[in-house]
Amino acid sequence: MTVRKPRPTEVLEGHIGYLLAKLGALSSSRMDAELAPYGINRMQFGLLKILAAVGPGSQQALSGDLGMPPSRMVALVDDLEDQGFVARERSSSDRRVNEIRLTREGRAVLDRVNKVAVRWQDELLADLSSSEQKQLVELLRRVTARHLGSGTVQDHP
Amino acid sequence: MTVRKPRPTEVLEGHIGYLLAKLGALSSSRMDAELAPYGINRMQFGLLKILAAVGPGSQQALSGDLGMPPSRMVALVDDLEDQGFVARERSSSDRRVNEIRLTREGRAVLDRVNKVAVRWQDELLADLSSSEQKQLVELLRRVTARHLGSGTVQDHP
DNA sequence: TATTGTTATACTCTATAACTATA
DNA sequence: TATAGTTATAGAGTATAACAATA
Repeated sequence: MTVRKPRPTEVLEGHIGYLLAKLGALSSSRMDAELAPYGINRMQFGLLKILAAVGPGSQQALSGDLGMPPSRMVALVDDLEDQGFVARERSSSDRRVNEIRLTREGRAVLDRVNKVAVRWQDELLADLSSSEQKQLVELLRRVTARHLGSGTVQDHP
Repeated sequence: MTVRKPRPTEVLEGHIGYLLAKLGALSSSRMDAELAPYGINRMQFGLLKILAAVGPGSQQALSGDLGMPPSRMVALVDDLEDQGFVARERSSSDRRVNEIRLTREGRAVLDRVNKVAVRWQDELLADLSSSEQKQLVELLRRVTARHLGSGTVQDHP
């Protein structure tokens, strides 16, 4: 039998929390790097996706959805607006609220970055067979459903 | 057929990166909360585990293993030393290096927090059968091996 | 001159809490 | 008085780079 010198971190990989944190951090930084050329980060990507899926909404509603304080939304939306990806419109029924809606440019960039996200996901899971990929997503979904399903949505790094 | 109003974040859950980041962040903050009563955080937990697995080492070596700059190790080890979990000893062969070794107290606390970690992992995966849990760990390990196996180990949040 | 550990500095990110304008 | 959005402030966490001791 051969004896090999284990990497010291190998002892940590028995903890699924360690694996999740590592892979989550890797995926997050990689996504940000992939999205940067399009002018957005992953939080803004999520914002655009939600707008596309459920239609226009107030900043309050969006900040609730994304689990971030309203104050943090300001710069996020400012930046998207500057690039023409979303439009702020004062609601006519209640002029305190800003209705945020996706613009045509926003939808176009979303189409493009969706492809980028899928490509990165494919690369991340490249060593798994198609059915294994489905298994993994399904298992993660079930774990997520239990722990994040109905509770508060906290920030994801 | 019934129509239901989806949670807005549901549209994000198709991205495995989103799931990994969410679960990673959840697990990290939970681990920190569980470890706090024992006086350590998850990075120090990892440090103790490595020391227990591969024996004493210099701060340089440990900082390399954990993927953090040497400057960050100082406070981490200071705190562990203050609590008596590790001991710093100037190496006799090269007096620049600090040999860090686990103390008896350190080993005792490690035994205790290892149980805490296992308990939290069990809770995290409570909705999966035993074989599904094994599957999930195995799949995550394979993904990790490809992307973190030989490259630089970056900080995990 | 190069390396280990340490300290100092500066920067990024974030939540919290005022503040304004509308209601 | 209460709420949506905004701005200001302060705190945590971090990397980077300067520094001292030793090789």
